[in-house]
Amino acid sequence: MPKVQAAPARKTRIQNRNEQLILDAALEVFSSFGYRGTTVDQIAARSGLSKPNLLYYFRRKEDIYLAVLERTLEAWLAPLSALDPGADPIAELTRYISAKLDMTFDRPEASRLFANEILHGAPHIGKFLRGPLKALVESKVAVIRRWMAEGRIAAVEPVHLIYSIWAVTQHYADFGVQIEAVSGKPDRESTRRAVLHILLAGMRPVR
Amino acid sequence: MPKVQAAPARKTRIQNRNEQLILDAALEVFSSFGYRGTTVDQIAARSGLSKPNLLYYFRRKEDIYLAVLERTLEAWLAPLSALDPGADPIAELTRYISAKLDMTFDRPEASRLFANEILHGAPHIGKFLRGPLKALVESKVAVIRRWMAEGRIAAVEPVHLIYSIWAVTQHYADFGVQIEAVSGKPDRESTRRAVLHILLAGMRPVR
DNA sequence: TCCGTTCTTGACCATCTGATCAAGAATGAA
DNA sequence: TTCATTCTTGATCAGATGGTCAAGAACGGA
Repeated sequence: MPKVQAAPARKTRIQNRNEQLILDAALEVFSSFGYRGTTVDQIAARSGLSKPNLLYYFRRKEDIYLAVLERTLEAWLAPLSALDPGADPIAELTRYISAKLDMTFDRPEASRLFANEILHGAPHIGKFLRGPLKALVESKVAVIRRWMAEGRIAAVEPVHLIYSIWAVTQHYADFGVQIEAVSGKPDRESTRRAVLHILLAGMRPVR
Repeated sequence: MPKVQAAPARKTRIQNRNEQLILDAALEVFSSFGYRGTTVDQIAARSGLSKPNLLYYFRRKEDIYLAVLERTLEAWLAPLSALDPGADPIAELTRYISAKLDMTFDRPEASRLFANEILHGAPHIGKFLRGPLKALVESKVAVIRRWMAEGRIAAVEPVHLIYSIWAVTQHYADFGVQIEAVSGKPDRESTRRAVLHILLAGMRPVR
């Protein structure tokens, strides 16, 4: 006899635990090998579940991928959302760059996951880029432009400033293998000092 | 009856033409889909050859990939090799950044090919990174350090300056899809102006 | 304890993909 | 023209991989 109530959608303890396991494993594997380079078996092995069991929770490989992307997106954008128009521009940019760099050092897999997705044409998050991300960037561009108009920081096309910040900070995760090969594992604080100087020294207002 | 002379290794006209076709097609496809995401059929179709014919020239998929990587490496490093210790530091860095940016705009596929390779752990060029690239960077770091010691540019850890330049310039190719989605196709000269300002304004010597 | 629901798995399947091979076609030096 | 070498291809294969299924095990509210 069918239930009268609609599908409860409440999640079992087991469900929660296993979905966690799967998504954690999936982030690890997808960020290392990319979407095509990752096999469902790999994710299953890493998560400790059997393949059919894994596919009981996520019916298709693509569903796992999308879930991982979505779960990571929010955290990834948080620092930019937090840019405060009221605060001191240089201090605020310093805070933003610093937070982004910490993110890179603490969650390099997340960075690589996005890098790979975008590198291959953003087939799964194109809509997100043209929608929410574009809107967020535009609002922050307006903030920066106002700072510039008030003469509080040097005048540069704001989008390029944002792209440069993204580029430099994420580089330490995305190209980490290269960096390690060339100059060894970078020290976080030395990196922070150098990156902040390079990106911001030119932003101080010209008196 | 076997030839007395050793394998001549001289290349036929047809050989040259077809290897060109294959490598051009392969760069296109590999840079779009990555190593694992690319199928031999795709390369064959794009180059206009049949799959068995393609495999007559390169016996394994990996051989094609390696050939493309190798062919692209040299051009990719040329600008850095050209850093002239004798010239004016700021002018020289300007020239380098500008050349790197042109490379990014003119050959984005090359940039994406490397980005993908490194993102996935540089399984094919690890030796190159730890050898020739490391050596080249170290020699240029020495040049920049001298400039700093002479007070001709601001003092920042030179490797980080180099990484920042790589990051920002290559970003316009590797993350091109994202940039286009957020702020439209970037104009080369506006980009050049902004990037040069952001990266170099802080490098001017403090009087 | 009972029993419907949720969870787990071994076996299996269809498709994709890298690679091979034998046989025929084109090429070009003598 | 001759013929050894180079080039081309249809047919085919083996292994990898995403996904299914039926049947049994574990769970948990009543």
